[in-house]
Amino acid sequence: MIDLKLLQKDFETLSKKLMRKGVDAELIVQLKEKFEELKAAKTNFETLQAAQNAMSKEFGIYKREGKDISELKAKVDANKVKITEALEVQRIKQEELEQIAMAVPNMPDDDVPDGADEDDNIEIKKVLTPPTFPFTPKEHWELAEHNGWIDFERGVKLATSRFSVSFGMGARLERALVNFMLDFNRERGFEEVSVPALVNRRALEGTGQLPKFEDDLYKIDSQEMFLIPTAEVPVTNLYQDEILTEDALPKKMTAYTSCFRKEAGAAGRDTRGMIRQHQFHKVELVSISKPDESDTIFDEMVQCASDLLKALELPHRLVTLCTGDLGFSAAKTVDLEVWLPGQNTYREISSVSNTRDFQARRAKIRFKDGKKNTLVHTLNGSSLAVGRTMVAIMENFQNEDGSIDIPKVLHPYLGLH
RNA sequence: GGAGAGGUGGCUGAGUGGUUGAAAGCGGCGGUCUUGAAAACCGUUUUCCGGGCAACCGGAACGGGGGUUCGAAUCCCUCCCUCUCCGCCA
Repeated sequence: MIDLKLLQKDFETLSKKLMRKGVDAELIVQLKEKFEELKAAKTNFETLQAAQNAMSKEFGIYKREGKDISELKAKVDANKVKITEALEVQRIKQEELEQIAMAVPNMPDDDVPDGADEDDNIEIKKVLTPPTFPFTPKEHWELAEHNGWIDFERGVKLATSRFSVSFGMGARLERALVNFMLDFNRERGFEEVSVPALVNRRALEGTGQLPKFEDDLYKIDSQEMFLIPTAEVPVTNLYQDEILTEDALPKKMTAYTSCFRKEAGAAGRDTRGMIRQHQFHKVELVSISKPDESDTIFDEMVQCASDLLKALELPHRLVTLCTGDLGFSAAKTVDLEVWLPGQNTYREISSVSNTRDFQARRAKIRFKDGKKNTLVHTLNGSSLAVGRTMVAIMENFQNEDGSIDIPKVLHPYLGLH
């Protein structure tokens, strides 16, 4: 959630920043008004309540001393009617404010480029040169089926479209990748954690998926539980409602989970192959830091994901997302796009975001900053999406006969020499 | 799934419907003492919101929500969670 106090302190700056992210100017004004209405309602209620508390204390004294209480009781009763009304007004204002505030996205950092969509993203740099082939490189689904690594039809049989099954070397490579990535991240100082794949509503509100994006999530109706769309949700929320000590920061964690997405708005896009699946595996990085450290840690996380791709010998590029492509919770995002020879293009394989205190405010994650409590900064990034890494390996390491070489760093994980 | 017990501050653990935001102990922090440390002693130690430059003032919070009452940690309802026993089970 954005800092509502900024509405009063510096409305101009705040609204300018939010409008860069496409938030309606009118909505921001409305938010400010609601916030002020709530404060007024609160003051009103608290004044009445203070009077009530004072009178109640008197009441106790009267009773002890055996005085006549009928007059006092009449006063107190009258005040109580007002309190009930004031409380109701406050409750409604609170609800209205929350409804708006929880649906307002984070403010982009000042250095995030303006833009409408992914076409306006700005390339930072390319890493490794895309390979050239003396033949026309195939797309991954063809290679996957040719080698018997992935079975798309049987995935559909078991579940529905956009589910797949890995067999043999395909399945083994997947597992090898997960292990390799976790080991790699651990060596970079990220502690491995293993977390639930189902979370409650509160957790998803904390990281920003709810209330706005419920349609994108798989929900277990009987229990009000949701399948996680990314490990970012359970890992970031590990410290929900906590006040961490300063020396416990930064927390740098890595987790492997399955991720589940309805891909509600993606009909017709990437329908073939395993670029866009309802269930996919991902190794995630999550950091919780003091505000002044988050930029450094952000760079570390981007570097970690890029180095991982480099170790896998996968050509890629780093891209700064423009305001229009930035996610709901992110103040800044760098995407890593891997080269896919079959598609002759770069495709997203990792996304690293700094949400600053946006998620921390929602999830109430703070640290003891000397005497006072300060919101932490939270960051997350994929490192990497396993399915898309498989795709990249298949397409970049393919031979003319359709066979696929295995990146050297994975050999130990597969018992190859 | 069945039966029972219970949820109070960083932890352990008291709590009679009325100055109880909450005894006591532990821990933490500050101090006295000490060459230093320990021990002992003294003091201090929850969080959120609103107002104020500040000292401070007001409100809220004893698992969540609701109710009874002038007044609820304390009584009632409901939901959630934890523990013990039984059953089932990777």
